[in-house]
Amino acid sequence: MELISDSDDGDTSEWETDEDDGDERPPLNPPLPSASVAGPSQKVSEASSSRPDLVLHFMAMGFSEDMVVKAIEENGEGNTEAILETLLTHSAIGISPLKREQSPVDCTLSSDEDVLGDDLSDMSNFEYSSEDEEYTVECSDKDRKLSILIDMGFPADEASSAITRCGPTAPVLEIADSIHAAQLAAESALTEDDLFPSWSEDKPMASYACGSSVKNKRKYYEMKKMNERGCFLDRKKACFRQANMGDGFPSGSSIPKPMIGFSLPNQKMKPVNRMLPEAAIGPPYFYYENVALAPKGVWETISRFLYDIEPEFVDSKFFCAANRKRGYVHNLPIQNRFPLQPLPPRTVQEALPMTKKWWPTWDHRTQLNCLQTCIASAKLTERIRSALVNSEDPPPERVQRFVMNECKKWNLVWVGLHKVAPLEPDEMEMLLGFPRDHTRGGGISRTERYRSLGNSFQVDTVAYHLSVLKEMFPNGINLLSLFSGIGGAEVALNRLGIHLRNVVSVELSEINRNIIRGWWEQTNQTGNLIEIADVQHLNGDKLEQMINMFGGFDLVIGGSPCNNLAGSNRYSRDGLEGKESALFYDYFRILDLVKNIMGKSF
DNA sequence: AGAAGTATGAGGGCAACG
DNA sequence: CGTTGCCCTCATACTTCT
Repeated sequence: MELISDSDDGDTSEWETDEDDGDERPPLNPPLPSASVAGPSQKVSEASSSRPDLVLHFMAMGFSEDMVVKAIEENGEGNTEAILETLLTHSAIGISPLKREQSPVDCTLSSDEDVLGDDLSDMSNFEYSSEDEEYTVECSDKDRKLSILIDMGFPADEASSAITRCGPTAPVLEIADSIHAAQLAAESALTEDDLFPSWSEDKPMASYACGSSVKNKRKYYEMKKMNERGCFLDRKKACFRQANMGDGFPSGSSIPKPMIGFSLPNQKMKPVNRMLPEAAIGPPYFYYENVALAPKGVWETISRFLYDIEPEFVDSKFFCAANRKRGYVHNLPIQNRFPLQPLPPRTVQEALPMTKKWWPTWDHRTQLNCLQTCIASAKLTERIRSALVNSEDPPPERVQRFVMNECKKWNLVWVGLHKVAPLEPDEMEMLLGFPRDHTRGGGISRTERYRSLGNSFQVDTVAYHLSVLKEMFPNGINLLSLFSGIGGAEVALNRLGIHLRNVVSVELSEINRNIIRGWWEQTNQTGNLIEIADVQHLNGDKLEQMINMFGGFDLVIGGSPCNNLAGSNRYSRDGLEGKESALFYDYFRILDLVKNIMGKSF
């Protein structure tokens, strides 16, 4: 709710100019009073008092009120697909693109004269105790074998398929042989399709050109028209339509398993030679993130909007001790990546050594599940304790099942005899790759800490992908960070040693903005940090102003709200059109604006 | 009023079956 | 290829406490 609320939560809009790099200087025009001109979001909320939700739904997609009302009258309220079809058909005749609207600018700017902090000083926050005690934990046979094979240096994807090929009972050495054999056999024949069959089978790009079917003709027409006009609204509608028709990507597009992305650190994987569509190529580079297990069709839509780039699905369990299945769409190079040092521990027992002593032999977990925004109740941990106290030492099967189910569901760890507990916020910070106490203090409540951390990037994972920027931008980068949260992107870049010259950070939550600002000041940044509260207030004029000021953005990064995509949401898992998750379209809108502005003048 | 505590499954992937 | 069972999921709504 806070994500969408349009209150400007008391921004003291002021420019704090300061001496800095010298070449770039912020403009000194004072911000406009918030109430002077209505921004787009205000327009919608005004209408909400007099218009039903359905009308607003389509208005939010960019259709005019008149058109929407007419379309609903034609098709009836129940048939949203038909309504959309009508709107699209009518709009294909031609409507004016979205008007740029002047909106209030709520930003503060600061800089710091201190010398750029030594990266090592930041590293001191990442002392992982690496006690090399033997701790054998049993996990599922396949996982265990997979882990061994990965440690032996085999690519995870090949190892996984070899295990399947040889059967679950095959010894590891036999599986290793099988991988060798497969590698030899495929030496010259392995293609990208073999690695990611579900996303490349249908050749979506090629299908535009050969309009053999009616659908394809329509698609071709839309693509052509889109290219001619090249405006946001057209692309949005075209993408939406294609995704809904489900004929671009395979209907049952599945996520690659194991979820390893295009590469993992310290693994010799078959290099993926991806070809980016022309429209996808920067500048700027961009990087978009969201939950991998979104409702059906969501990633197809996201991919279509983001210039038909195939998402990179990665589970952060390959980077840290917790699962975090996420999809990333980006136009970064994927060769010569390197991981952050030191490498974080990959098991719970290493990451939280104090739990080792109390970990029962029948709890086979070596990693945690996804870190979320809420924790288990004290009542539950007490029920677990009570059940164990009243059982014999190895508890009966039934009790074990109960305890394990709850432990997995709530990510409980063992902190005493028969005692489980949820993770502490600082433990989550560590697992996610943030400096200790990153979210602590400054008036943030414990509940808010959990919420902010649960919504965050896993820093090591993102940093691995962003690492390619380091040698490309030895003098640092200008960053546009949308939905910044607690600054996962900023922290990742900083830990990579990539200088942040100018950072425009857009984040609605004042609490999170305070966290970023605190981190910024604490790490002795020498660049400029500009904070903007509402992404919907960021319009073309403002972007153009900033781009002219900075000389363009080098990276546009962000993970839009997942509220309506996440499986944990029992109430409003409405997909990309959901109240909060629809802000994805603002990510695209802004990215596309930046591309267009930079394309014109750079 | 804000923070903390608590209860609340559906949806979809996957593998093992027949 | 349909069925079944198992598993996991960047959360929300409501109540209680301070």
